[in-house]
Amino acid sequence: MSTSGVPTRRGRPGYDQQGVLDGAVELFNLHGYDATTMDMVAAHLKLSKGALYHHISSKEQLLELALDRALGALEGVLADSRKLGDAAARLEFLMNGAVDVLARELPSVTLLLRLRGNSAVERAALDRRREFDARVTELIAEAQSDGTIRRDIDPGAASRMLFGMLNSLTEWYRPDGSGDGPRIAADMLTVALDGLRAP
Amino acid sequence: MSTSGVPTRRGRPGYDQQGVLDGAVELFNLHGYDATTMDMVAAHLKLSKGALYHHISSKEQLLELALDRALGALEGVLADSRKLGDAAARLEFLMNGAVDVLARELPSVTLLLRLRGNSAVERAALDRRREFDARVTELIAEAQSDGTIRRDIDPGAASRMLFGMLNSLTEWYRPDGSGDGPRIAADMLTVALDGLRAP
DNA sequence: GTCTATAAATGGATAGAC
DNA sequence: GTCTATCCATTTATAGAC
Repeated sequence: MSTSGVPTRRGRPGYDQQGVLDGAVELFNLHGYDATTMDMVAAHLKLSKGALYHHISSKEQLLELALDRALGALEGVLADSRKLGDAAARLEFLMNGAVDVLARELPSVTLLLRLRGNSAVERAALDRRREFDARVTELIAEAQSDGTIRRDIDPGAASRMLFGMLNSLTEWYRPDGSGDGPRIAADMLTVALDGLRAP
Repeated sequence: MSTSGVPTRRGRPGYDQQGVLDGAVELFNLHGYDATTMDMVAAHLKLSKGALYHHISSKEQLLELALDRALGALEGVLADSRKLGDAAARLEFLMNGAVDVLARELPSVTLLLRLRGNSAVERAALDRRREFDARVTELIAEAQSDGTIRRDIDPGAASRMLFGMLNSLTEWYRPDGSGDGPRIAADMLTVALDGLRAP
């Protein structure tokens, strides 16, 4: 099954739902969800509005599908991190995994990070995100007990600063095929752990 | 002249423009600019829409006024930083000043950081913001030459990571009168410069 | 699976009375 | 300075033909 937006069923023209979703999310991130109209989405896909609504049931369904994708990926990394031993290893795995998800699922995560809670769908996604944040804070507190993370910063504040930096990726990182993703991920972890000051 | 939203002209009821602006920006940040209707703004101020338009000429003017306030404050800190001597001192002043502006002008800066460039007003503000970012990157490059800031990170990336962390304040810091602002500012500079790792 | 046409509701903004 | 009433463009979504 294709997730690239290019239809795969042999001989059949037109979009599948994933292709419609990818095009819509691209526009949502370009102009913001609220400022993007279904006319714009249809034009972007070179479809009429009637044809667009053949693939999806509502504008909000597009948002819901994208948010579930982003949250599923982040929660997956969190679940995988639980398999590791000490807090330091779990935190490092989580930081790496989060940057990886941000880069790989940039469109859907970008959408997630801009939510304001204007509908039931948005509020449900924000709840799931808060749950994720709470788990990260717990992990940081544990790593502080271990002596891995500095103890002079409140774990909640540390978690927000860490993900404030990581999440800013959605505002400036644009994959360009140059393969610089791993380098930027490594740089972010360096700065998050050791700071900007010259050693 | 009051900037608190509470009218000051003796005996005269009703709002001045600043009061209307403050109420509107509060709603813009709560729901997003595009998702906020002028009906909502009027209801929030306990005014009719007709009365609301007596104080301002358009929804976009409210946005423009708020963005100018945010950008003016940030550009002011940048201008003041130029009075200092070496790059290290100027960068430290700028980091402190930026956190201070973020906290003091939280509503208008929050609005600025969420822009998507959907209109001429938004694009002009984004241009001013890019100019600010370019100056920060220059300053970081200079501090790298001085040996103050680590040289193994690209100055543009370092600038984005730094302000990614600082700007995240708009997503979680809520002044509560407890006077914890200076503490949080100091913590952010500690983490930005020396990292989260236990010393 | 796509199209045109249109329904139904909402949005920004204005008119004119008080 | 505020109100009610209204205009007109836009928006989400559906109907029904091909």
